[in-house]
Amino acid sequence: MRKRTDPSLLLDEQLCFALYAASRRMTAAYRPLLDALGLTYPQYLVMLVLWERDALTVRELGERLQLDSGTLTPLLKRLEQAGLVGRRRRQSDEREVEITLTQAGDNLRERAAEVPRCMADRLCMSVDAFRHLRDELKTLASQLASPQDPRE
Amino acid sequence: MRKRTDPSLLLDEQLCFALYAASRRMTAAYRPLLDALGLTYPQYLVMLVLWERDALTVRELGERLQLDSGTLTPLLKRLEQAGLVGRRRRQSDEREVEITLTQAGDNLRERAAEVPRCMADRLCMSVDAFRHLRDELKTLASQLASPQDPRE
DNA sequence: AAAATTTATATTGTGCACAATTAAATTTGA
DNA sequence: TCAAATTTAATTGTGCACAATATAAATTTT
Repeated sequence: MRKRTDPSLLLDEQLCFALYAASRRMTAAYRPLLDALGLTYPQYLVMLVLWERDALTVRELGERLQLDSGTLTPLLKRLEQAGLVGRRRRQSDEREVEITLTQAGDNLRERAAEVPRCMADRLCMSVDAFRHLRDELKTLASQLASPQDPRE
Repeated sequence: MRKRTDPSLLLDEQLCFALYAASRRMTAAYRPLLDALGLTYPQYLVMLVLWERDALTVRELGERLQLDSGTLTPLLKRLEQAGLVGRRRRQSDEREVEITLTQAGDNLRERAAEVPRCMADRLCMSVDAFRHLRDELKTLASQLASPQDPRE
């Protein structure tokens, strides 16, 4: 029984730690770029979704980003305070809160356009390698969706 | 100027989001397994490091996991409360706090041995695919280390 | 050796994540 | 039709992450 050398519990062998460490480094790499826009990384993701399609509900944003209202509600209130989005109940269904870009929120897209360019420079990856890794991660994420969870 | 269809700002094109989403799903997949051990995911990582090599300082744990004292100090206090580790200043250098496994912390390793097995079943990946993705993520993380940062 | 600097940890404050609960609006179905 | 079930957000509470600062111990400089 050589417990100490059981490789399955070694940190450097873990896929989960490589993923966790890479994800935090990625967020850290975005930080200076997003600071310049006055956004945090999760706020940037919300803005990406809204730039793609405006006037989504909290639920729709949550489905897209896989985040619940416990995370989104305070985040969206901060974006509202920053003047980037508006929040109002839909008259068609008062349970739903519709999030819309303000003019400032819409304008920010142009300044944000440089963010992916800066990151591409930073990564020094071929377009193929980039896509391949991204798609491997998407596959991994769907593999990890809990069976009884209808998220996908 | 077709702003709306600029692909560089589409959420589904982003490597960063694929990474962020996969990392959160991975943590979520560990949660039920770690709940059974009374650990959170970051606490599990700390235990992995200590099972590999006991009696590390907070700084050494932080270097291994890339976490600072603001994260580790309260986490380690919770592990201490749970009876899994001890914390004491080193007599050789009173600035350093040495973290050691208690008997309970050491014993937990045997129960933790099933965690990687369960996750391997869940992932349904070949050993080669697993290693390849893990090593790609390690390469990505080093690529993202800030130039002036001596972390690697 | 005293002063300045460096190092190690802790503390404070902000912002996620996520589980659990609550409250209100809507839908369903007996 | 109206009570029960469902849906949508918000709230509460815990535990990370991480920046900034504080504090104390050790080391280096003068």
